[in-house]
Amino acid sequence: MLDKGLKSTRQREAILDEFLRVGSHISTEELYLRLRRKNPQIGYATVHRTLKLFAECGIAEQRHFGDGQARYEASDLDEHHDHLICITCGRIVEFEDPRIEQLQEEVARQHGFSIERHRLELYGCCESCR
Amino acid sequence: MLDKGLKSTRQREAILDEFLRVGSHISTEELYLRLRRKNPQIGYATVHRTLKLFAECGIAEQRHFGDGQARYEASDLDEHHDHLICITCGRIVEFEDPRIEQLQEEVARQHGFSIERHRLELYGCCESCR
DNA sequence: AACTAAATTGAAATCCGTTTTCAATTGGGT
DNA sequence: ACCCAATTGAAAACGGATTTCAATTTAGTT
Repeated sequence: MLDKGLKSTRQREAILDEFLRVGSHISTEELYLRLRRKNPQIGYATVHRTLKLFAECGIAEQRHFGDGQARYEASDLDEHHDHLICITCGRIVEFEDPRIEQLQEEVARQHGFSIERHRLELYGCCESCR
Repeated sequence: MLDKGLKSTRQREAILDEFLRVGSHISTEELYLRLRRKNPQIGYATVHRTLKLFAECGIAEQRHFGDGQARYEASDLDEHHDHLICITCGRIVEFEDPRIEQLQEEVARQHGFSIERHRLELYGCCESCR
């Protein structure tokens, strides 16, 4: 079992394995299709539930980039990052800028908010698409 | 007609009217229910289509705050703004910070991106919820 | 005012990703 | 080997967004 009351199953091994191999920003559908190649017996519901499970365990994080489907990425325990998304080819680049983070804190404080989490996404055109 | 080939109808008048009255961050469902009180004949599909139309015309902007449904706000032609969202009471506060915007440009440039638009949302707890 | 073509409407159907149901299977402690 | 709770997967349900299509309405024309 992974941690608490969770059983280790063939499916979970395979899903974790493939998820870590692919890396990031994968949708449930995509991961499901990939897994199917080698594990034709695996069900969509299981992939879906397992990804949610990963998110709850802190192994993965769920994201939404506006195309209507959830995407998951391996969570980078200490590092936080934001995203640059190319609206032409769909490429997703991660970045991190402490100066922006600090300004966010400042703005929140000014409005009496304490920040729990945030989302910053820059949509535009990448170099090779211009 | 509003602009280009668009006809002026009772429904559109009513929808625009109520939309502007409410102001911001309203979902299709909410607007539909409000409209129904005075205009029982109006259909959900029409509200949906009209809001999309407004978004295309630049009258409104569509947003997603992670609760699964689209929200619309009157677009503030010259001003851009971001959002602070209270995860406890759902209150939404708008803000704008040119320093953050500028840093975003800088980050994008470093990665060879040109920014088309962006999304910045700070999720946390507002003053009265603490 | 009547006529017409094209746009619009609304009820219902459909779409599509997500989530749940439930009977069958499986993991792992005894 | 046994048992019970967790897990699986096919199929159904769900929920918001979107489309369909016949009926209605708008706006330009006579």
